[in-house]
Amino acid sequence: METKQQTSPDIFQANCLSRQVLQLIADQWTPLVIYALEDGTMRFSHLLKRIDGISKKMLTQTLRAMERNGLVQRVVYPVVPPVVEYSLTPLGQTLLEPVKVLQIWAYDHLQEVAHAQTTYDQRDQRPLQAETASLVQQR
Amino acid sequence: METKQQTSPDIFQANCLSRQVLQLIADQWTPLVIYALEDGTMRFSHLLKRIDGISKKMLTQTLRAMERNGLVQRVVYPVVPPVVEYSLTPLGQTLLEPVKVLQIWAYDHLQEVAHAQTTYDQRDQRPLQAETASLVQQR
DNA sequence: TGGTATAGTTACCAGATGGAGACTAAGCAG
DNA sequence: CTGCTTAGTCTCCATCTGGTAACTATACCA
Repeated sequence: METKQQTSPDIFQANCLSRQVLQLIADQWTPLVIYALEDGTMRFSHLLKRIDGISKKMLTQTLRAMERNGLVQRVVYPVVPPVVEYSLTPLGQTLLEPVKVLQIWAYDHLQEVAHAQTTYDQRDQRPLQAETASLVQQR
Repeated sequence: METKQQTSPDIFQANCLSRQVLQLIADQWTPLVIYALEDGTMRFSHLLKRIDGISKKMLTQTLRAMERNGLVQRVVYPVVPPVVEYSLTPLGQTLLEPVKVLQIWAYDHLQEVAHAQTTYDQRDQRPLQAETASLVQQR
């Protein structure tokens, strides 16, 4: 992989690495997995039970991606039936705080979001136009 | 944000509201739109140009969802051709910091992630098993 | 007469996503 | 001999996603 050093990392550019890295963690399950691994190692089946609603397939997929990105460590014990333990790498642990900030935000603003949604849904089609229609034709 | 009360709302439950709120902002474009609106209002076309790679359809969709969730305000000026201005609501502005934290993380750990990826891809199929195979049959 | 501008909406369609369920290994309990 | 265990993988298939292109309104400009 050509490590092109981006002196000015413009996150608004599609090919910007920092944007690509951001997308790695901005998905459905990754934040939850990080949070679940906060307290140490966990086996696959434990994660599956802990994270309600995730399927076996998605958990595997998410963990593989996180492992590839250096966020989690995967340790396989060659026994039968298999034992596999997952834990956050030091890099993954640095994500713990940012993810927690997001979760705390979500919790703190539950009602505001819910209220905004019902308001929006009731308003439905009402225009809400600006009274300052002083703006005219462009150019 | 020293008050972390993750006790009552269990984010690991699928029906938990805080989880649903979290999913609202954990998508491809929402963080970028928030960041783009940091400095004030922006017109639709300006956002479209600023956020490289987003399509008209996705931008509309993202903005509508954000408006419904109370994150952005949409002001329509009834002129022809249309003028529509978007800006962050006070609620949306409280998301600015969490989103920035994520972006800074992404920038700060670019190389580590990239390095982890190449290492993983080269290792490919090598097992990397635990030497402590002392674990035996369960139950 | 026709082209241009903005902020969408709609229809169409290929490709991605993701769930369900079957299948596997190796050893042990019954 | 059967069934149970775990951590997946694999196939099948329905749904979702998202891009592209065409279309709209109204006023202005050449």
